[in-house]
Amino acid sequence: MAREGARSKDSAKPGIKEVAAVAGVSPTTVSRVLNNRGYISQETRDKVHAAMKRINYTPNDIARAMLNGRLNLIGMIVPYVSSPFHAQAVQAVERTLAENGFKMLLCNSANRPDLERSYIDMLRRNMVDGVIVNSLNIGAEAYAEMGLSLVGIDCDLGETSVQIASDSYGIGELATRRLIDDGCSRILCLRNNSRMRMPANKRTDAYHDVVEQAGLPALVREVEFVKSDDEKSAVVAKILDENPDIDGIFAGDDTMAAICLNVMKRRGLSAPDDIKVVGADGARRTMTFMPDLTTVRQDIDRIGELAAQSIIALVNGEKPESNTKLPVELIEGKTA
Amino acid sequence: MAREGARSKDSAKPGIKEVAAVAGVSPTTVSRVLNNRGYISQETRDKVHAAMKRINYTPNDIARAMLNGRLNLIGMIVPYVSSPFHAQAVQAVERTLAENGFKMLLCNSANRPDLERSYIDMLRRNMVDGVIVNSLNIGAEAYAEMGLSLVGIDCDLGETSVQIASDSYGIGELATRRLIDDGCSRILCLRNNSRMRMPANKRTDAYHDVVEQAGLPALVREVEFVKSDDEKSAVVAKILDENPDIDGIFAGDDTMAAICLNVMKRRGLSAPDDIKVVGADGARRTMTFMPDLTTVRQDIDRIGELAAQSIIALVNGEKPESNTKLPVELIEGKTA
DNA sequence: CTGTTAGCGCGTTCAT
DNA sequence: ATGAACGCGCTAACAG
Repeated sequence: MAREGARSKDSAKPGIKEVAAVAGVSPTTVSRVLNNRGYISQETRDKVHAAMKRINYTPNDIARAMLNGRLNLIGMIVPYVSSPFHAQAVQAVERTLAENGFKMLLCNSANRPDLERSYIDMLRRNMVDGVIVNSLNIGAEAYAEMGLSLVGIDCDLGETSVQIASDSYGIGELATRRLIDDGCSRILCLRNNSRMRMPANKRTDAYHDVVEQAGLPALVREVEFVKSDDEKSAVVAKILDENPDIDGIFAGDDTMAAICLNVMKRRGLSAPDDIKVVGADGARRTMTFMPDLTTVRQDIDRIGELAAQSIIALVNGEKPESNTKLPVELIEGKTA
Repeated sequence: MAREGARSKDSAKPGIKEVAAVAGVSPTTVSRVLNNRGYISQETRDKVHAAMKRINYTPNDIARAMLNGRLNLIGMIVPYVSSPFHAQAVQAVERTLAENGFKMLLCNSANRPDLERSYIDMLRRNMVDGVIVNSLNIGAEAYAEMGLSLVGIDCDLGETSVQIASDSYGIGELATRRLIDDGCSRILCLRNNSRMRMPANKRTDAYHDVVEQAGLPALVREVEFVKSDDEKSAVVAKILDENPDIDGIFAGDDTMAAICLNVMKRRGLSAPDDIKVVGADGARRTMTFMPDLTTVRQDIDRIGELAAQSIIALVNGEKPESNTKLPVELIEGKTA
């Protein structure tokens, strides 16, 4: 279709063949030098290395992958990298992958099932060796069918996959208890609207259990993760209007906590005096911007690191721990 | 080396060949159906499509790339995706690339020259068609030598590359003027320690010009971008100790602004009463967490979108605008 | 120690 | 309208 696909004359990237020609040996010998396979005389080795430098040769991982079926490439699917949790997780994953000679294809699904499906297709076409999923808006079977190594961060991708997550129940438990200990009697729990079986949903389960044990009424509302800040604010404002007796909020995550605090401020309400607010996640950047936020922190770096190590192990045919739950920690701020 | 590289028996991913066998045609015909090339009878076309579905065939972009020399893959290098500016930029780039059938290989350089070099090597080996650079810690020649399409976000990568940036001088100008208009007479300017020729340095140039025009003394200090929040805080604390007369701070970016505000609060100083603070960047998440921050906003989404469009144009042999400067906007908050 | 042959999955001639 | 042969860059067999 496009004419420019063809490499111009001799400006094409040199290959093993050109190196061989310059060095006066066969392509196979060059390959051997490249991979340190078999016996090669030091003399030949030097000639080849010199030739590679002379013509500025770079090996082609793509061609290699066609032979051995492995590209050392991992796909990672998140809803939005710009969300603090995902940004930090992606960074940790990429760093760990790179340290082990792997590369990352990044996908922002925007929590849209259609995009997620097309990303799955894209990843298959590009021979990724495994996928790390942090955004599940379709059936897990869609991933299982890929026949690839799978790691879910806060997602259950099925029997053969590895799952990495924080102690989600603990998050909801710590946050809710903190509010109750603080004297709250009408606690709002905000959760996103995912219908998928994600461990994160346990935050809400814990909330239910804890308020029930305390003999308090449950008040759970959903906020769509995909909406804009303004839309989320409107939802929160409406909830506060309809429930003027709310004196505590478990916001579900720190971004929602910030939005709640913003809505409150606009109506002259402050935390912790009028309403106490507890978030969740505690990403590094979030804490820089909101050092006073009371929240439950996840070890996001560790999550990313483990996810990367797990996918590498799976790709290598090893059997990593299949269901890791990381401890969480209540961070005392000034909003509760 | 590894035995598991070999595909097991027939569980291997089906290729064009298997499809051909099932459909009872030649591989060439399957290829034609796949690419809508030449004339094919509707009957054959249907048979092929049926066969593809039957054996769950997925085309191999990698093999294709070896033929036409194009993988539609773009590398993107940032210091840290977890930084708000970069997170938002990466997200915008990826979204735009995906909409045009391109994929992104993400690289976190941590501003380390050695990592940046190894990423360059990695990208070459993986046949990327172009690179978007948002982290320049080595000579631009290292990129030019790749012989690939290049787009620099706030980086000058040389003659043949495209450069996308905000009006950096305008950022420094708006911020500094805002502080002077507010009555500040001893304004601190924080900048990162990059020695590279980045447009972002013009923020400091503008600061110099504006304070000079106002007959005020200049006070510029460097803070290493790679340091931890605690280390940055210590640096800021030291600067404040040594210059107790500071009444205004142009923080360079919003993260530094947040750190300054945190240090101030710890010493009982508040903005804008004691010291006025103006940041820069105005990433979406930052504004959610710090809605009261006075800052100069860049259109980060637009930057990412333009960067993606430009690299695609370059890869396609077109000539996009080579040096785009995007307007910036002062956001009135309550810290100045 | 080194070269030759074959082929990974695919698209593109050139025939038929 | 369809098929056979060749090659992309590289490596695993199998000679020598």
